[in-house]
Amino acid sequence: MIERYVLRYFLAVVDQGNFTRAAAQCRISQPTLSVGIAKLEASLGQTLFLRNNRRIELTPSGTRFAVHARRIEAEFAAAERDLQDTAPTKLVRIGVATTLPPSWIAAALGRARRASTIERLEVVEGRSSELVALLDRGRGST
Amino acid sequence: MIERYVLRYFLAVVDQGNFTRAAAQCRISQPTLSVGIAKLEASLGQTLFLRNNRRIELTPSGTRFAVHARRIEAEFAAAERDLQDTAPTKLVRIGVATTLPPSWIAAALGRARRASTIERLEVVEGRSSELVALLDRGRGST
DNA sequence: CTGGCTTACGGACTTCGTAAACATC
DNA sequence: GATGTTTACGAAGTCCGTAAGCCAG
Repeated sequence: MIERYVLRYFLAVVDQGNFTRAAAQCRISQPTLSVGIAKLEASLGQTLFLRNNRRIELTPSGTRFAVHARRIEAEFAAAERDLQDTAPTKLVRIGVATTLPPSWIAAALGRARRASTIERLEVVEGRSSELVALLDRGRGST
Repeated sequence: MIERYVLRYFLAVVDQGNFTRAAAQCRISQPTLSVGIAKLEASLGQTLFLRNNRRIELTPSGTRFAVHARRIEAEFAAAERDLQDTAPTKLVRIGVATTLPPSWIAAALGRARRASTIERLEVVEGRSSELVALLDRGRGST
């Protein structure tokens, strides 16, 4: 199965025109990149580069594959950008003492949800001592 | 960096509606899938699923991410299909004796290239004895 | 001899599975 | 108690770098 990292190796070679500079771009050693490309070619059953000359050349298959590879990389980038734009999920875990009237809790939660940007809310019921114990065990909010 | 395999885990959960069936679809154990999703959420800084109820639900972020994920998976599939359609690369490595006139060789190669579907051709020059030695060392064509 | 790709081999990281804990119904 | 997710930890796989080999100009 083709994984994303070899795809980045492949595109680096296309961009740089040789394996050595491509490896530098990817911040890996040149032999590592070499075996990565070999893996990719093996799993596709296709030679992607002609290494005959000083300059690396794309085969016809390689040229077609490059189109897909660019689209995939672009979509990965778009996905990360898209979710980066929104603030990270705010997880709030609230301990509520069972001694409090449930109606109070419901009302307070309703107000809080409308007023803030909390996406995920967990409510833990229990007596004060139990809630403190939970916090100590690292199940508190961050 | 998000790798493809977690993306497959993610889409399996979206499709199946729970982690257990998703793991079965991916042919992995359920805990393995669980940590995979956790990794994905951590690297995105976003919660993708609401696990509150019996049924898994997508968060708003998760829904948007699913769009990208589907596109990426589709493009991977397209790439593999695209290159699968053409026959695997035929690599032919030919040993040519230096005693033959170069014009013969050029003419023969030209005819061969037009007549066949060879994509990659390597020519090795040398005397007969040297060529046999190369073949013995496993550098012959398959 | 230089520049560049490939092969060989260990080390390190991480994916994976089993087992157990935790949670909800 | 049944169903389903998370955590813990050891085993297996694989990505990676160093070193050496191979090839062309």
